[in-house]
Amino acid sequence: MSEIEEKCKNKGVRLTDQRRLIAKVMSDSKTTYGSKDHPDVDELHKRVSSLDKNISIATVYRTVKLFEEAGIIERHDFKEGKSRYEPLTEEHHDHLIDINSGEIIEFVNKDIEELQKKVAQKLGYKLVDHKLELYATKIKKN
Amino acid sequence: MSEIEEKCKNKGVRLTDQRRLIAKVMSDSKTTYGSKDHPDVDELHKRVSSLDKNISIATVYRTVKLFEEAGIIERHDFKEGKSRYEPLTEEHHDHLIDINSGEIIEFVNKDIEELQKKVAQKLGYKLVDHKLELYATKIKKN
DNA sequence: ATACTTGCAAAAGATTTGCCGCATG
DNA sequence: CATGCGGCAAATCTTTTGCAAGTAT
Repeated sequence: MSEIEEKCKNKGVRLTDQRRLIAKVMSDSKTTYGSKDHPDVDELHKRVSSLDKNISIATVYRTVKLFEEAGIIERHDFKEGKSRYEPLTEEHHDHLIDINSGEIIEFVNKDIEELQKKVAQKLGYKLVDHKLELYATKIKKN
Repeated sequence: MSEIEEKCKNKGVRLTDQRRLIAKVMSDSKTTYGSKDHPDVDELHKRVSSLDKNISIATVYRTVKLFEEAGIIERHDFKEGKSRYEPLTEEHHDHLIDINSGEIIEFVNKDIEELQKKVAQKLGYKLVDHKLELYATKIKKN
């Protein structure tokens, strides 16, 4: 059983063949399909279709939304016009995007998190969510 | 002449009545319409229409894209499905978005900027650009 | 004059939804 | 068995574009 299917069970998310498949493909996006890519709905549909040709893209949309609302996967809106998804991890992380290769590197920085909370507070707000993306170029060594 | 119209002239961007009007409305979005809002195309079209009923929304889309590519205004893709714009300013700033009202508050925090640079460096990258958005709810005072 | 602009409506691309038969718990 | 789910196509929403006519330099 895939990691995400497990989470569905724990959270009482009803399972179907389609959802199980999407769960599997999402789970595998951590390991099987390169170093944790962040597939969009179209890509997910392609991958799922290779396992079962009868799954509608509407179902992928509905499922991905369902999983997201259940706190099982995470949506990202990078500047591409369409959303990309990744399995939700224990520890929150942000993304550094290599503007030359498009590669995405995940990182964690508690100090920044802390400062964000303080900034919001100072403005009279309670921080609910945030998005931090670093666009950068690789430093060639030597 | 509006601030943005001025910039168009300096950059050799061809001007028309429509563009002048859109330039004016964008320029005014810094002061006239509340504490610097970040209007989307629909809102811009409404404001422009109140001055000239014959301006098509397609023109607003085209103009806003033109201004952006000329480095005169800045586009933001917050989590709302549509882009919002603001005049490009000297000093970089980030945004806090009130997830209830949609209101946007700008802030500057040098410490966070500094940490971002360090994070990138540690990963072997040179920071070129970044995006930081805080999504928050107003703290009710009582 | 000539290349650029505009308005309109149609097209496009991503995502959502109504309907209805079907599967799940 | 009742409720929820999935497939399909149509609908939405934002943004883009082809075309013919008008405009800026």
